[in-house]
Amino acid sequence: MEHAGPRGRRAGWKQDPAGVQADILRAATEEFARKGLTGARISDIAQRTRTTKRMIFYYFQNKQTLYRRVLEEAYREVRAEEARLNLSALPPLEALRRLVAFTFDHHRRSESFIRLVMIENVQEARHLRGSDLVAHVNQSAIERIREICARGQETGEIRPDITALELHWMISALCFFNVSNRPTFSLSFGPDLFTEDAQERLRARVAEMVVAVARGTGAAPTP
Amino acid sequence: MEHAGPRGRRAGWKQDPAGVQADILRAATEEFARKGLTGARISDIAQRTRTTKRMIFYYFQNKQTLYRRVLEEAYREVRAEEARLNLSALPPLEALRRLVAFTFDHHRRSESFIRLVMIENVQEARHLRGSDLVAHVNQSAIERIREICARGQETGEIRPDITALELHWMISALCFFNVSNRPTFSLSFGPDLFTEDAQERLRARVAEMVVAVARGTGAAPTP
Amino acid sequence: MEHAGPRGRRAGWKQDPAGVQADILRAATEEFARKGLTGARISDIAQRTRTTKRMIFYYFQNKQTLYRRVLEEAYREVRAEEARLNLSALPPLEALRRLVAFTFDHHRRSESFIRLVMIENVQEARHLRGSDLVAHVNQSAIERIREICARGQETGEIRPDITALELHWMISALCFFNVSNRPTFSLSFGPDLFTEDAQERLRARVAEMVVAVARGTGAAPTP
Amino acid sequence: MEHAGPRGRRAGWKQDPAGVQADILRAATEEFARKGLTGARISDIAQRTRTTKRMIFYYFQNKQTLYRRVLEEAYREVRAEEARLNLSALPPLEALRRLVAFTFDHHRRSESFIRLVMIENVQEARHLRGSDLVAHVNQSAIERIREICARGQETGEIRPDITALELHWMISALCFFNVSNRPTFSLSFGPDLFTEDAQERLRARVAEMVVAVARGTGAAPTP
DNA sequence: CATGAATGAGTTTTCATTCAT
DNA sequence: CATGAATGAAAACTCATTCAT
Repeated sequence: MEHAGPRGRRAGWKQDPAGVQADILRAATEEFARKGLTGARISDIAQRTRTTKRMIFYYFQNKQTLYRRVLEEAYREVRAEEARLNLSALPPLEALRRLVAFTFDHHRRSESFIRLVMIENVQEARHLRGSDLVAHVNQSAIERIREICARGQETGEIRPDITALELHWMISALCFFNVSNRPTFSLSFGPDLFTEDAQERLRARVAEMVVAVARGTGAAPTP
Repeated sequence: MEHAGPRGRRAGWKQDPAGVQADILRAATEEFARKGLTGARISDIAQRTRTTKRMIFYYFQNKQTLYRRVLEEAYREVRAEEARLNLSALPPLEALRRLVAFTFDHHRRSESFIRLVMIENVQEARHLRGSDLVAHVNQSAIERIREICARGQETGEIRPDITALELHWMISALCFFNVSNRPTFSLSFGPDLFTEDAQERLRARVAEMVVAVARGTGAAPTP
Repeated sequence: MEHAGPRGRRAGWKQDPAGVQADILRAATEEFARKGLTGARISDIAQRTRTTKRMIFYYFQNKQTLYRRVLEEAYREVRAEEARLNLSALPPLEALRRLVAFTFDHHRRSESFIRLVMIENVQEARHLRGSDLVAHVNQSAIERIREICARGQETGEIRPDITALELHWMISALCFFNVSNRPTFSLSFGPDLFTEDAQERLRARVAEMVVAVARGTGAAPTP
Repeated sequence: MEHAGPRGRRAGWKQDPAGVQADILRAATEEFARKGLTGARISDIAQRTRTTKRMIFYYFQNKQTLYRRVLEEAYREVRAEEARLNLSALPPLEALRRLVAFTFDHHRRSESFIRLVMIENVQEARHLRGSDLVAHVNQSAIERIREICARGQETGEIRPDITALELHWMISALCFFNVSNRPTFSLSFGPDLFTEDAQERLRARVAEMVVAVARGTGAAPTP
């Protein structure tokens, strides 16, 4: 590839704006996810790139805009992956179980995304406010559950006094925390809960819990 | 503003080292909790203070040390509050319910602490590693549950195939997420889940879930 | 914004070199007149244009050259307008009155030009030095007055101890300042002097002053 | 002075905040007056100083603030100088003559000030708008003339249909232009009008003109 | 013990300009 | 002839930290 044409262009990247931009976004995602908005250094991002610091400003204007784009891209990706999930064919509780399992695994695979969300939360979601992407992603997530609930409540498999939002909150909490708080958690209690076996076990437990609360057959609610 | 002209020191504070230090720690906690280690600015901390930037270095050497002191202080406070909880007098499941309710409320009241823990997680618990305070706090937390489990498993009220660590993980996840991810969550789904009523409802649900999974009477575990 | 994504070129302009150049000059004049040589930004000029930054360099080599072209164009325009003035038919003092009135109005209409001259003065006329256009414009201006003076001094209507240069200096000062210093002047004293009525009044006053000093019948010169 | 104390402090400047600030202001005035806000370079200012670039930001926060302070200081100085002028003891027309002569000379001596005002005018007085100093300086200028007018109109020496503001406008125009437009003017017409002799002559002419227009004995106003 | 003054070493950002078809 | 992509060099500004009583 060194000699791509008669005049020997440099490295096969030049004149590929989209490629360069994607390259920058990838590097920026890593850096921001690891160090946060203020902690990340544009020059460090540049070094993880096939381009220069200057090009980052060329394509993304400034640090904040780049950060925003990284956030948006992360959400977009998550949405794309989640879209593949097809639950409507399964019976309600089974669908719920699948959803939990999927979310659990998916969050584990999306550490950068989880970290970016954490960082946004520390900053009180300041940078997400402008974007309407978030709404989209999350709306589709809630819609999926709503559909399951509707079916389950129709057949009586799911209790009537629970909402899709509540279920989403529970699933999110358990699957998110598992990734987000792993560092402090395993510092306190050792790595036992994060082995592959333990994680599978946890995933089953989470599914069990969510299904239990959805059915309403657990402990009688505190009066 | 670095240089602010001849400074009119507020009277009545001079020569109160302990007071000044406490004042700095309070201001630093707010700033670090809101902006993270790199995001917080020493000069901003100084401005929330009755002293100057210089004094921060005088008493705390440097930013990292100050941050570590803030972390430690936060953990110390949490431990102090949790120590008040007395569960051994209650029957196991009742104790569990109380513990969940307490944790849920306590986390809500300790936003700064939650945020500092998030920040530490983003940084892979780097600054907590040195400190033995974490161990203390968490060890006592786990101990409490272990005691409940032991009693409950003795009587059969709690299933044998669940560990205190798992229960702690679940309780933590649900109560922590409720505070930590509130900004992005309410941005996505509106503030409905965070009204006083909704929160009480969630607290009950969480207790229910945890008790259900502890008893093992929920859905049959996925085989 | 340096990079603005795939650019949707407006149709109907392509391949009209003269039109594009004129467009650039127009935009550049506005920008330079408002911000000065260093204050103006090539990218801002480009944005006020139907072309791109690149084309500015293509047609004008660099910023300085563009600035010089703007200056020259401005002078050329002024000269064209002034050429229409025909004073030799009027009696000397009447001609002077007409000249003042014309200059007063003309300067008011030529704000960009006035501002460019100010900018040149701040820069000690650095960019005008090379150009011979200035000489042309000003030479013809002075020539006009010289002719009036000659006639007036012949008949005794204009005192002998005054030069065309002095009269030009006076007329210029009053008419130039009226436009150049309007921002600070009206900031200090309000807009009263710049209403249409007040300006007409001022124009009359200026004519009166200039005629008075030309005749030499004013106050006795300080001995 | 190399050894000012037993420990030999560096150069006799340190620990003299007011001195350092004054030093910076002086250097900044020169640079801004010569190159404008955007043309001036903080590092060039620093080099004309006994301190460093860093100290400029320490004391003045940023370029704009420094520029504003320079403007304010320039106005303050002008005000201080003008305050020394005492005209109320002279008969009205004599006072007017003195005022013109003073203004003419004063403007010549205050080139930096004149240039800063020009620069502000190019920028449409944007930076002066915030400051209330301008109002003060100019108000006192107008007050002085108003007092002369009142006395002159009382005795009939000054015509009733002229205002202090108009007179101020005329005096300013002629004295300001003399300094502000010298570069382009002498480029066009040579340096003849700016020799010491010619300037004295011009000063007399200006006084004459202003007095003439004030008395109203010049040419009859165009009907 | 306490503190006002000062600062080195980055970091982001800007700007006119050139490369390469 | 015309143009989209790229860029080096310098500018403004920031930040934790130390100097020097």
